[in-house]
Amino acid sequence: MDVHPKVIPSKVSRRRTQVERRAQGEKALLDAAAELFAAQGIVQTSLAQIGQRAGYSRGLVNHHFGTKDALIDRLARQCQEQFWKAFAEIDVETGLEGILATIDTYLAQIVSPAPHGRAFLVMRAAALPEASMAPTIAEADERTREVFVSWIETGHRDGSISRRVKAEPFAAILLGLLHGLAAQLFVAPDAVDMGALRSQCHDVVRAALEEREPRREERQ
Amino acid sequence: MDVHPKVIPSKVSRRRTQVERRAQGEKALLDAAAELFAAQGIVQTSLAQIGQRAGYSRGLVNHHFGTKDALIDRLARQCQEQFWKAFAEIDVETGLEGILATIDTYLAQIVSPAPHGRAFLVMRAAALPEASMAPTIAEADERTREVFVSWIETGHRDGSISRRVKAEPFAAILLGLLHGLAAQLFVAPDAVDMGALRSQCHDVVRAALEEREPRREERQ
DNA sequence: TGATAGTTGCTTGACGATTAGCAAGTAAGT
DNA sequence: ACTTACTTGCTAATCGTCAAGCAACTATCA
Repeated sequence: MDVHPKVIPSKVSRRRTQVERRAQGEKALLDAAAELFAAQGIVQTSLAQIGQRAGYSRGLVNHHFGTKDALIDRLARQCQEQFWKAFAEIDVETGLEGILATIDTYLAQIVSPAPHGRAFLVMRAAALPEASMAPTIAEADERTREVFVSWIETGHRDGSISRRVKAEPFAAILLGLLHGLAAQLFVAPDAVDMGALRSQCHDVVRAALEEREPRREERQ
Repeated sequence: MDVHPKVIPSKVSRRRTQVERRAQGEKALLDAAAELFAAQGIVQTSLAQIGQRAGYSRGLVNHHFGTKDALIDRLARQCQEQFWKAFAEIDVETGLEGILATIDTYLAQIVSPAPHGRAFLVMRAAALPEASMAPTIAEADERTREVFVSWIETGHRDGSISRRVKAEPFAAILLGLLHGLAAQLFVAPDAVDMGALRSQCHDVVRAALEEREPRREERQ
């Protein structure tokens, strides 16, 4: 694993204030951690690697964040913010369009060259059996489900989403679908065609959400 | 974490053959590993803990499997077999019913008291950034998607599934949905109601798969 | 403006704890 | 007796954490 500093931050350029120094160091550490976590996992990444990659020493993580767990928690929240920021910029007419746009936004974050999306996936996966991370991740899930719930209720009001659709369980299904898809893409990026996936995804969600005509024959 | 042996295998009972001894030891180790992985994760579980939990010594894992990675790979395949065995027992009429039954079977494995389902989830999650496990997991995903593909094609033939549904991308979506749902249940078992989830899951899949009447009005 | 003392960011050395793997030994089955 | 299952002592390596020290920045005063 390449652990060397990608770009040496402009530390040599000019006289910086203390707040600038601190902010630059902290950002460099978080970026380095995101890249390394995304590439090789959390436990496989040592604090020394993070410091080196960021262009600093091994001790800086402890100086800034205290412990490794604190860094992880901080980074998880920051990565999650990226998602919400992107979600918040969605501007569409109907609830159904909101859901579809959110799906696209999520997938775009995952395949983005910026490591934050994938780093969040890795941290989310690592949280499964780890008590220390579970609360943060559970809270993130909760908030993301609420985004979906809100779109569904909007759709109920504007008529783009059938009232038969129950908001909470459907939000859980949708979030699960996205996380699960992302996980498959992660371990085997070429196993499924991204374009077909996105289009089929839209079809499925549309079919599930839109008002349906009563079917001619009812199966058993 | 409680690491003590759950049930001492009947080693004292009777004179066993060598093959019985080997099989018992191996099974005890794999069971212990599954329980510990499911409860506290892979890297957090040491070989010594596995041996102790199985009622043996620290060194037995190395003796039987050589390395920790070999044990993990072996266990991942075994857990995956549990899923496929359960899938293979599904006996229904139509392709659509096959899909729905597969969903129920999957969810049942996850909430089962036996640790293999959750252990597989944990191993799958750990494989995200880990090159050594990714191929095994990617292969497992591939085979599971094929189960879905096969049901979808059955449904195409018997008319229970619309021909508009493309098998491969839909299989990926379905697998993602299940894995993602399971992951949510893992970190926050009480966040969503299991019954409502299952029922909504069926609704979504039904809506996506069944032939639809042409809608009265087409939205933009 | 320029020197100096104080504050804060950052580095380095060291410690304690943990762990996977192996080699040599013991016990159980044939 | 002899093979095979299993145990135990050992080693080398890794890593998180912290205390002490060094370097960069800031404020004060001449």
